[in-house]
Amino acid sequence: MSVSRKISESAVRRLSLYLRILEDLEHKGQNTVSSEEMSGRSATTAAQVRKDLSLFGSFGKRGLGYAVTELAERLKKILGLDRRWRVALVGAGRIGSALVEYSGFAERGYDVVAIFDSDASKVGGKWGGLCVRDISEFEAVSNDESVEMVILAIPVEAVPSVMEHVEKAGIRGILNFAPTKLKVPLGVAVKDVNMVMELEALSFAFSQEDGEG
Amino acid sequence: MSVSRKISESAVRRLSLYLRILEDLEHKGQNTVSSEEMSGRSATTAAQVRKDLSLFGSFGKRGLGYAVTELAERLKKILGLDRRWRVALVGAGRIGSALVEYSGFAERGYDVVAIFDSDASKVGGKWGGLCVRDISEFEAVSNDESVEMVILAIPVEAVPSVMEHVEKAGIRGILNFAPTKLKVPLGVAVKDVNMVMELEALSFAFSQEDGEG
DNA sequence: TTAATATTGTGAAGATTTTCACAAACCTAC
DNA sequence: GTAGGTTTGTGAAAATCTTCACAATATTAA
Repeated sequence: MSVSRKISESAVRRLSLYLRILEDLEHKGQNTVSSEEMSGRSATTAAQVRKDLSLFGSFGKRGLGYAVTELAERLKKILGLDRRWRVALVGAGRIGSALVEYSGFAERGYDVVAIFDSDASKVGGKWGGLCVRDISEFEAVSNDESVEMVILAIPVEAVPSVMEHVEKAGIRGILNFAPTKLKVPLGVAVKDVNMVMELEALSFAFSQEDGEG
Repeated sequence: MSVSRKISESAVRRLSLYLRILEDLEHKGQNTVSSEEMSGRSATTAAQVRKDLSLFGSFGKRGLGYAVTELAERLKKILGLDRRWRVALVGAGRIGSALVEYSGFAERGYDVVAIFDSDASKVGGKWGGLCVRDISEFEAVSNDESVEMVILAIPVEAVPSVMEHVEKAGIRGILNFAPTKLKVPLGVAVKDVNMVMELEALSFAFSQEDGEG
């Protein structure tokens, strides 16, 4: 069942989406679903859905479709959601605030177990039951708390010094909200979230339309 | 100078990144830059940088590289950042709060000119100098204010009713934070921002590593 | 049992994106 | 002005991703 092929980023993205769709169907009490129906609810084709799933095995029944609950379980396992993850938030600012209060993370198995900041006025404060720690304590605390991933919600200037701590602690996954490309050692996965970039893609789309005949 | 070819999403993403790099270089007083240096600061190759730029014209000088300021200007124009955009925020919750206070949008030319919510307890409140309006006023207000894009920071349940207003108002660009695929008429551009999905990509990466030899 | 219908899984074809590699163009030094 | 060193711009090749199309398999009906 181990996968040797490299799975593309867009395929993983679609798997996440399929899981969301399946959970919705499950909620509505639907037992089976076809690739056709799944494609209707995502923005893909039925063939794409089948191809994506077939990368990991053969989960459906010909003539019938996929068992909703079973496929959801499989996808959860594939996406590493059959367990909980221990996450640290670095940066107790506005974005951090929104994130730590957001129930979606916990629902999906991501538990924020520590919060860090370098601003002395924030350190010591309580946030959602957690005490904001000074970033200098990162290695010690993240070790104690078995932190596996980090959410980086800090300004660009703070990135180098924070990343030193993160590297030293051996963190291997980073969700980066700072609008800069992180330099990380091999084996560390980074996902960038950049809302300005998304807006730029929108205005690009507009500008193209307007510019053309 | 008009572009007839379709530009891929990843190419647009990279253009945004190049612009950020160029502005950083400009800030540091650097006058020219090679595709080699640009690739070092992004996560691409020099050939990719040149290819991306060549989609829109020929901006460099052989043997020398690109003029930092000039290329930045060109990219701004390509990305539709040579003007300001009028944006409405729908959903005065936590994410909306973080966004409306975030200076990055205004810096890039995106002005939040109206805020909407359906929660009566929020309507009438002041947010960053703007009065939170009831969503039922969307069409009227967004028309008055010449709103061009919408940031959707609302729960999934609220999507259908809100989208009715957005469609009727003729909005053609949506930055969607709701974890669901929007159904929009042809010609409306949507960008999804889904932080849970990004985390899932991280845990997927981990699980793959662990699962393999 | 057989026929009719539905839907998967997947090679092969097609499309798109990325990388390669090199001629063309530019700069500097002498 | 010519030689030597850089770096772009871009066809062509390679790699990757998506769509097509259909055999294989399952269900239902009679």
